[in-house]
Parts: sequence; structure tokens; C-alpha cells
Amino acid sequence: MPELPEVELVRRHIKAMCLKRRIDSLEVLDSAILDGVSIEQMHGELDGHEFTRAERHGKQLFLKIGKGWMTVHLGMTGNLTCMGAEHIPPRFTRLHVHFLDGGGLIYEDMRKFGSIGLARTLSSFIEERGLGPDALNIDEDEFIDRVSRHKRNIKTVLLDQSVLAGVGNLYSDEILFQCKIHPLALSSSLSTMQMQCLHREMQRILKKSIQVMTDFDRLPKDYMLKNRRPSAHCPNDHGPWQTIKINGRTTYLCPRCQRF
DNA sequence: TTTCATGTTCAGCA
DNA sequence: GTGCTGAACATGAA
Repeated sequence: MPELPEVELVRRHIKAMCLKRRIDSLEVLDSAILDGVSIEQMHGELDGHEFTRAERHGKQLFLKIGKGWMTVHLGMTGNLTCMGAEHIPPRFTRLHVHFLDGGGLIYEDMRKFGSIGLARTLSSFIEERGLGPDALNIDEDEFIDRVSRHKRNIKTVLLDQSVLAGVGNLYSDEILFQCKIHPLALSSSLSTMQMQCLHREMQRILKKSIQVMTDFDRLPKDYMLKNRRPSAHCPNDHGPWQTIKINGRTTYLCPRCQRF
């Protein structure tokens, strides 16, 4: 489910379907997904209230409830869905917010790497977690400043949520592919033009993915994400992909387009 | 049966 | 302090 574009679509879905609906009750089916809060605290903040705003920072979601916020991170397999009264909660539902109108907000998460909690303000939460600027908001100067500060391979830096928030394993591969930069290149050694490319392509790719509703089949034909499979080929030179492990994460690249 | 998975965090080591 | 590697978390799918 979750990198910035996927989370943004969830935010829009919640905003369109879930705001201004009075909450009747809350059902926590697996308290393991609660992060730093008790079931009682969740009841105290949610019961009888309504969500009034849906915001996002990187991969993190925030639903305004009363004077505070419910925080949601989708982890690896999490999803939030608004449902009508007639719908049956899916198999891996971990939390179910029941609205007075009969419908509900469902958090499902097979692997339970996601989490739900409470926060007073967005800025306090972002600071506590050490999250960098949102990948779609960060401007070129700050991007270059923060990325070039590190002496690590560029893929690791793009994935570091404290440098900037929102880019995950799949999109980092796409960004580097579009800029023809090898994922193991040292971040501090990149030229200004390469840094500008990374910033520009990052925002272009994330926006494009949101635009096609993260349906990779609808992405332009020169995108890696359309063809990110062992059996597929680089759309530029039609040669095979190379896969390597960086920080334990599978990394796709074209060794001919992305020279080390 | 084994391997892998769009994320985050932590221990251990150089 | 900086950076890297591997493991852990929980569970289904190929």
C-alpha cells in the first residue's frame, strides 16, 4: 500500500467520504496496532466526535478529531476505507470506527506494521518522530542542502524519512532511474545538475502516480515502475534489469543507463 | 518448503 | 557522532 502517492489517495478518500460524520463507537480488533495510546484513550478522543480534516506528511496521515489528531501510518500493508452500513469489514480489519449513520471507517492491515495513535498537533508529532520535510513540499534549495549533507549512497538518503518524508523503496528506484543515477552513488558526490534532476523527477513522479491513482499500468511507458519485474526490461535500451540489495531492500536498476 | 514483500527500528560493529 | 549490515516485527502469496 504505502508510499506518498498511495497515502495521498487515502487522504483524499477520507476527506471525500469520512468527514463530518458523528462517531458512535470505536472497535479495536487488535490493540497491537495502537502506538503509545490505550484503547480507553482512543475512546475518549473519538466517541461522540467527528473527523473534520484529513492531512498528510510524507507517509503519515492525520485525521483531526476534536482538538487533536488521530495519527495513522499504513506500514507495509495497511489501508483506510470508508464503508457504508451494508458493507462487511474485510478479513484483516484491526480497527473499526462506527458512525452514527451506520457506516464506518475501517483500518485493515494484514502484517500489522502500521500504527494508529493520537497527537496534540501535527508539528509536535512531526518533530517527535524526526520527520524531514514532505517530499512534495520541499523546494530545490532545501532538498539539495539536506541530501548533500550526508555521505551515504543516494538511495539510502532518499529513503531516510528524517532527510525528507514520503519516498519509499519503489519510488526511490524510479527517481534514480529517471535521472540515470546509480543507487550506490555517494550523495555528497552528485553534481548540482544531478541534484536538481532528483528534486524535479521526485516531484514529477510522485504527482504523476497520484494522477493515475497509483495504477502503474497507466504510467508513461518509460517508467521503471511499469516494468519492475525480474522478467521485464529497461524501457530505454530493452536490456535486463539488475537487482541488488541496499539496506536489505531489493533495488532495481539498469546498469547501462545508470552508470556507477 | 522457501523466499520475498510499497516500512521502521534497533543492536552491533568499523 | 557517522555509516553500514542484519535482524526483528507478523503474515500471506508466489
